[in-house]
Amino acid sequence: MIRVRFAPSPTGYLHIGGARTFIFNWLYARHHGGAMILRIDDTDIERNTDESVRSIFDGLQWLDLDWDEQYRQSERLALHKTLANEILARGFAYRDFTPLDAGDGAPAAAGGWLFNPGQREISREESDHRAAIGEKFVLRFRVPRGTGEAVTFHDHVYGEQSKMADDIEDFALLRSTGAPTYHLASCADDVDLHISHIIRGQEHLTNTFKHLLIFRAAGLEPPQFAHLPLLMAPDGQKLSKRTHGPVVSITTWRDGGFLPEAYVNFLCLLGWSPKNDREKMTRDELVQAFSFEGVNRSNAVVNFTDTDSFDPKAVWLNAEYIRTMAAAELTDKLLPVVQNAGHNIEREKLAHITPLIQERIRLLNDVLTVGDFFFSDELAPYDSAELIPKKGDAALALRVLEKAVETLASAEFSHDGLETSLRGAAEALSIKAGQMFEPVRVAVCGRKTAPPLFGTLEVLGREICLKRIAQAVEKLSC
RNA sequence: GGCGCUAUCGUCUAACGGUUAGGACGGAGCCCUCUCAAGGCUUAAAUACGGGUUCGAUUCCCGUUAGCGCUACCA
Repeated sequence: MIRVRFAPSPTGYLHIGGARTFIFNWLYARHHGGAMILRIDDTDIERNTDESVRSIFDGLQWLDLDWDEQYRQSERLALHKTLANEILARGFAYRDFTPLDAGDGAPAAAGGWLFNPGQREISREESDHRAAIGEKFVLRFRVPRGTGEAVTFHDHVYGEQSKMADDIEDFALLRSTGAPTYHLASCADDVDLHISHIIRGQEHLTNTFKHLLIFRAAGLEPPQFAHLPLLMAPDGQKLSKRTHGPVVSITTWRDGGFLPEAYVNFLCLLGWSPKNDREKMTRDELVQAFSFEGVNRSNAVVNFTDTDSFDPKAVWLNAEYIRTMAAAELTDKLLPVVQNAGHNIEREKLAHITPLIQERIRLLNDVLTVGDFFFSDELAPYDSAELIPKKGDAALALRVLEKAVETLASAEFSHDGLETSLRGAAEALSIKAGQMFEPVRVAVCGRKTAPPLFGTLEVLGREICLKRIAQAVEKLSC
């Protein structure tokens, strides 16, 4: 039975890298009909926040990702303690009584700290005694030294891995507060929850050797491992909220108007490939195609800039999804965006607008800029020079608009009816159709680039069109 | 510093010893066209460097360089 888990520590918002780790675990679980487990690794009491836990749930909910079991590490402290005692009893751990602040920072700088001097040698009796009288200590793993042995494992992505035990420091298992460290808690829970495959970020690749030592000391069968390449910023640095801003938080992408399906699709393409040049894939296709074989080994960069905070490929993919989705479904997605922007609009009306903008928006939020003139009665101020068509002057613009008023007053307000009338009007004025359409478009939309004219006029309706053209005529006259 | 991992167009990636090094995004150009999109076509753009192994290296080995990760009583 395949059992995988996503184990975020709730010390910050759900970020893009975490989301991708969840997705890869989820894909693997669903592909094999296994179980997806969500475990909140909240052993760092100092830095945990409820806000962070909420953001993890919010994010996963937005992405429409589900899981089968859920745990909180802080509720499983007894289990961790038991494992620590077991390891101590077997002689694979020892108490380190070095005061917390002693030599703080110095050892690491000296070039490879492995353990605090003298602590490994304290006898069991003395150790037990000092602990019994309440002296503070940190429980450390007694890494085998001088034996020349290597710790090895097979990683499903990175292949055979090996590290000399002599290069591994005596990492902590229990803090002086008695609280378990990440390494201990994670291993204890992974075994207890029968996790079959640990799929996580590559930053844990070297930690794996420590984990293997823990499993071995406790006489436990370790899970399988698959490490994922990291997500980087365009500057080559690891993505961090501090230096790269809101892009690292997935709520930013949500609020920016991404579709969850498109976003998940995009994330899957970062560090993984189906190897057949497919890019746009449904969730089922992704589940079907996913395997460790397709996972890359080098880090992937999420390409954003100061001016453009979203990866162009993600935007393109999102546009692709928007273009191909059913208009009714898109209307449902667009409605809250428009309403939240403060526009009073009926779904019914928006449904008529959707087809006009569907292939012109890349993000849901684009509806606000692309379709603005549909939403408010008054047009945003524009330069009257915009009304003047190519190879024409103000006089021509005026003639066109006056003719348009006359034409639209009686035209049949349908796409075809409008096209016939306006083309006829152009002919009557002996001008090119484009010269006729351009002033009308600007008068009605307030700018030169807009959705197709006839459909736009039709949706706007005769009354508003005539009113706006009249206003344009007025602008030109003075 | 020590240890580990990685290295193909600007970016995401394909090519598991033999290809004119492929695709996608983005860029440029052309076509279509009522503007903008969408769509179609074309185009520029990469195997980090140096040694091996081999008839033949993007691919295997070694070194260099660079980047990333770990090196906490964070995870």
